Amino acid sequence: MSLDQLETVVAIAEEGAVVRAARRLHLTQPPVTRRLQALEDELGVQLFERLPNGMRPTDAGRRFLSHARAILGAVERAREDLATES
Amino acid sequence: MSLDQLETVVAIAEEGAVVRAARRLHLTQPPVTRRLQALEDELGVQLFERLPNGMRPTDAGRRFLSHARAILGAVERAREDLATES
DNA sequence: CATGCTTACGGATCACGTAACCATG
DNA sequence: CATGGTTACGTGATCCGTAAGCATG
Repeated sequence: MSLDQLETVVAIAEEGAVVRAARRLHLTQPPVTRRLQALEDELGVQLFERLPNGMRPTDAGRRFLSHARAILGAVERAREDLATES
Repeated sequence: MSLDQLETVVAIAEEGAVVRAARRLHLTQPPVTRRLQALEDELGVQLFERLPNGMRPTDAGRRFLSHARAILGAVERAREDLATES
């Protein structure tokens, strides 16, 4: 698991599609697809349903998204903490 | 910032030295030194004092360690959540 | 045939380990 | 000279983008 993968699943969820997540992340589609695949492989769980028009989180996906957002928020707080009181 | 870097600083803090952190992480010393350097560079903050006999967290380092442990704990919970109720 | 996800592949970057170097007690 | 951190350097792994493939409306 990597922080990039977490940002990726959050972007896919919020944009509803890999193409648009890719734009947000300043990437092309393939790396976005691959980041998601690698994460799903590692966790052994499918996080998104592949629909004809985009991506929809599974139940496990929704649970994981909540964790992902918490982790990314904690990372942001860590950065701000050090930036502030240096 | 990467999760590997966070595990690295926690290991250095708990072991008190890069050599022993390396053993815990199943690495040699140089990558451990480099992970720490890269993180300190990115954050623009020194996290450890280099003592003759090992490493000692700075004030910023101690603050950061608390964040690092929180993040790694959240990662662990995310994993367990998906592993449990699959 | 337009949209969107995925696979193949080549090339650049990253990150490791070995080896050598430096500092301190 | 033993212990511990760092730097140099070569190599294997990782990760991107381009291109091509595949499925659905």
